Amino acid sequence: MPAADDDFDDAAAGTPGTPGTPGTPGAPGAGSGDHEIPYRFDRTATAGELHDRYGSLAAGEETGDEVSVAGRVMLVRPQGRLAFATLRDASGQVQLFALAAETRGFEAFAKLALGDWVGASGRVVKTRKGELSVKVRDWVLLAKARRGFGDKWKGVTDVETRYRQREVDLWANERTREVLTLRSRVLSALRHDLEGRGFVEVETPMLHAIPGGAAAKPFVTHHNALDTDLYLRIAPELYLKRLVVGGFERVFEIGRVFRNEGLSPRHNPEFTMLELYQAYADHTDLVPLLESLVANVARAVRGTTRIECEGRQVDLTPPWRRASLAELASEAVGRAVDVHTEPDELRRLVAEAGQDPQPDWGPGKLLLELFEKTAETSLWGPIFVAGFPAEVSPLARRDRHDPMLAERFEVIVAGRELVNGFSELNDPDDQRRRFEAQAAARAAGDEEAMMVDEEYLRALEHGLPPTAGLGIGIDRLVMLLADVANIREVIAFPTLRPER
RNA sequence: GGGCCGCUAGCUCAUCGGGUAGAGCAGGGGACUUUUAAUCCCAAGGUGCCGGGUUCGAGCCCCGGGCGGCCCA
Repeated sequence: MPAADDDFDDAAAGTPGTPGTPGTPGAPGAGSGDHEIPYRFDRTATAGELHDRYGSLAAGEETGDEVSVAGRVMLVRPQGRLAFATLRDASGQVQLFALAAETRGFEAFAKLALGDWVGASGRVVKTRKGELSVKVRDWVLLAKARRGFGDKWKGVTDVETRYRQREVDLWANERTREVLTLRSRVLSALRHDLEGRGFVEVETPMLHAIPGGAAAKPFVTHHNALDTDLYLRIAPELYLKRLVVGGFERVFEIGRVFRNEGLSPRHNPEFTMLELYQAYADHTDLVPLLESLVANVARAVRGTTRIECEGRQVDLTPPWRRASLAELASEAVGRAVDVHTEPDELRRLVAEAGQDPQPDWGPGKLLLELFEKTAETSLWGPIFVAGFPAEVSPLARRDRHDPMLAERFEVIVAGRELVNGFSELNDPDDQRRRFEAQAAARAAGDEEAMMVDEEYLRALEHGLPPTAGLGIGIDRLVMLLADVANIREVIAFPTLRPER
């Protein structure tokens, strides 16, 4: 959308056309060749409104009610001295019914092409066959479709075309619009719910001097005036906790994060995260909060907490199952293991599970790998998996009973990791040690390990109260609620290799 | 990064033991006064993803590359 003052500049320069008079020719000599296309159109009804208001008309019944509708021509059925067209707008479809004797510019109307945009006005009628229609008296072309869109019956099914030319996919496949609309409703429901709980929505930087808050490879960019490399954020976490240090007791952010990793049906390099932080709370407070948040969203967009995903039931009705990572791993390997198991033994089990254990992996990393390679793949959820090792949770507070563990959980729903939550590490000294361990791993070749963030450490030294925080993958949540298997289906313009 | 699969008209798809391609829809022209993917007639539409190779001849076989999908890492 252009800035508002650009609009005024255009108007001052003498924009042709008069608002409110469809079909008014533009100023001659403009040279644009589009002088017959009006600059605006006064619509008085949408297709959906017409069906609501006039759906009960009897076949053949004609009203005297005059309406103006606008939309895209999806089908045309010329019939000699009369013609029918199916018009689609954002609310649905309605038929246009034109007669040579009554419709101005009938010849041209009968030659409308699929995809053309038109505005039409006339009386609301129902045809003999019972189809609700606008009996067209006047109409105007609002845009010509110069490129054909897909097969009128099969639409466009080529996935590459669907993702690269989403505008084509949207008119050809109604489902695409439904999914993207559902995404909007999910975001709206989440905001509504969180605001009702006293959370304040904030925005934090996307350009980071040090990428933090997650284990991921960042995208690098460069700021010319500062002559400094900056990273697209991999998580908003550290900034959000700094806001808590500053006194925001309940904050959340919904925004894009960027991770420089491969593409898959579950990964897009840019995706949307919801992160929230609540002061004076620990990870146990997040459990009912999350259950209720997700259940409420499901009710808002699906009307129920029992949904189907990939042909299987997913019951989001709280409470959800809770289990510890160690017990799930133990169950999977058939013997008791936890972070205190002999590292050599863990190493052997990891290798047995088909993963090559690296020499610098401690017991925590080994246990996590063991879990991921054995138990995790068979979990369907929803389930809280708690008891993550502190070694692999550098921003989470240590478990109050076992310093080898962190007070952290992940939630798996429909077989996918959906949520990560924990009691926040607020001891600046411990945080520094954790950062240093990360930096060491980084130096040893782990590109996803964190860097020491002095700014963040300084913030912690100002005092972060006990705080709990969680992050929800919004794209995956939408996938769950829309029941689609590919993350690209819930992103309007997914990342693809550029055409060449 | 590896494996498998796909790429033919604007769209959806065919064709064949290697003999330079066909349909429906869309688009163009025409007929038609209540259609519902309207119907009927006519004409047009292709560097078969790109580049090499084998062959008398390649959309098809071989090699390399591109883009996409799925699986694995």
